Formats: sequence, structure tokens, C-alpha cells
Amino acid sequence: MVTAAKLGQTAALYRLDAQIGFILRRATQRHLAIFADRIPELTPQQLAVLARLHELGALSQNQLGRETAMDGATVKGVVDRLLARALVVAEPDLRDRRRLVVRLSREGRALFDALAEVGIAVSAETLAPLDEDERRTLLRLLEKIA
Amino acid sequence: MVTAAKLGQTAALYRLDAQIGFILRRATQRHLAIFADRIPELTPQQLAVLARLHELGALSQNQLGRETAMDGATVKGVVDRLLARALVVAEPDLRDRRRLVVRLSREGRALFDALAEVGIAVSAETLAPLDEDERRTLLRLLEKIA
DNA sequence: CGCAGATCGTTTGCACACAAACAAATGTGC
DNA sequence: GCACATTTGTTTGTGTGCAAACGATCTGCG
Repeated sequence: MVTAAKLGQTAALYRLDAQIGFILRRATQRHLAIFADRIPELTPQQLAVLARLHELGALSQNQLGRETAMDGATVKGVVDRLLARALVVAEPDLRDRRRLVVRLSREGRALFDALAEVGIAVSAETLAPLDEDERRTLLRLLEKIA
Repeated sequence: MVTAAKLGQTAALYRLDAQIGFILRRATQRHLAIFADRIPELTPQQLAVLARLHELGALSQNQLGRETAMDGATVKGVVDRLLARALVVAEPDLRDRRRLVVRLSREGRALFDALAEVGIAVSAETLAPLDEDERRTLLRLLEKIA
């Protein structure tokens, strides 16, 4: 009796709205909607690649994946689409023939220069419901669980 | 000169690691890894559908989408996969012939009863790096921006 | 030197996620 | 009652996201 009651109760006590994963997903959805509205020409992942290349210079695909938190298969797709739009350039590494070194093209650099400011505005708009203290707190706590 | 300097500076000031979208994505990645490890038989979206059906009873696909924060095209794919595994049952609504009413099957209810406790543990493990105060704060702030 | 293990890029398969367009059914206003 | 808008489910196309497996290459260790 106790066991059966406990089993039923656990399912009854599960509140989807209180699960961190569900809330994370909804927060991400709102952010993605803002991003797509302000920066329709790039996805967040594509901008992340441009940002890292701007910041760190030429990187191999795998390095780029580690820097942008994408696995190899995913980063390949993102880089392929940037290559197709000539926003990045790829060439084989002479020192390590497994590697494909990717770097910003002139157009890619110009686009990032133009969009960096908008990207910061997207972050600000996402955090608009919070005051300055809350923003710092949220970023700090998210970083701790990331 | 001033304009050129400002343009260059904005791009140089863009720090990917400080953008809320990038941090949200990394936090979500860690949570998804924990979820996949503890609950390999379901995706978070599939569990969310089972949870809402458990909580609210039979729902049409569109209602289900609104309750689980998925658009129509996405919820259809999720429901199709649950139907294929006989975890849910679908039947036409007699009162509104556009609607396809979805409800838990006996197996679906049993699976949710078994997994609800694990789902709560997944949330706890995701939040493990935080103390009790920080967990409440994080959920509250995320809810505000969602 | 030689080879076991690691790394790199790639492909395949599966699962979201959303925009856009569509047909069927329902609801509304006049 | 009837044109018109809305809702619902569906399909297509594009873009992540990750696991698994693969060949090519590199590296370290004996």
C-alpha cells in the first residue's frame, strides 16, 4: 500500500513547469526569436563561429568546435554553410594534413563588424526583463551549471 | 576617424562568452547530457508530452503543442514517435473533425509513473552546483526572461 | 624504427525546431 | 445563410545537435 501510494504520488508531484530543463528551453526559445528577428541573416551558431574567428584568428574545424561548444559533426554543417556564402575561407594545414584551417573572409569580417553591435543588443533585449543585479546573477548562476 | 574607430571597437568588444545566448546553450547542453544519461529511453520533449497528458488528460495536438512549448510541426513529429512506440493513443474528435485527440496509453502511463522520479533527479543533478537559494533564484530569473 | 592510441574530418541516422504553404473544418459577422 | 477569417493538422525545406563508425593522419612510447 505504501509503495503503491508513493509511486502514484511521485508521478502526481512531477510538475513540468518547475523542471529546469523546461524553463531553460522556454528561455532559449524567447532568445532565439529575438535573435532571428534582429539578425535574420545568421543563426546564433554561425555568429559564434564568426566571433571566435575574429577573436582568435584561423582555427581548424575541431578547434572551432571546442571554442563554440559544438561537436565535430555539427560544426562541419555550420562551416559548410558559411563557406557556401563565402563568409569564411578554408584551406588545408600544411603542417598537419588532417586539419582544415578556417578563417574569416573579407566579407565575413565586414559582416561581423556590422553585426557585433546588434548581437550585443540582442543579449540586452533578452535580459530586458531583469535589472542590472539580476542580469549579473543570472549569468553567474548559468555559468555555474554550464 | 571617429566612426571607423567606433566600428572596429564594437567588434573587438563583442565577447562570445558573455552573451546570454551562448551561456544558455552551454547550460542546456549539460542538462541534455544528464537527461540522456539517466533517461535514454525518452527525449525531454517526449517526457514533457507524457507529463502534460498525465496532468491534463487527453489533448489535441495543437493544445499539446501550446502546453509543451512546441510548434505544430514539431509536436507532430514527437507525437508520431510516441504513437509508433504505443506510449500514446490518438483518435479523431467527434465534436471537431479537424482535431486529433491524444491520450496516454496504459504503457505510457506506466512509463511516466516509473520515470517521474528520475526526471526530478535529473533536474536536481543539473542544479547540483548551486545551493538551495541559488536554485530558487535561477528558476525565478529564467522564468522572468522566458 | 615501428606501432598502438589519439586526433581530425566526414558520413549516416535520428530527433528537435521553426517558417511557409496548404487543405479541411469550424467559427463569425453581416 | 453565406463570404471570410481562424483553427487544425500536415508537408516541405533549412538548420542545428549528437552518437556511432570510418579512413587518414599524427604522436608518443618502447
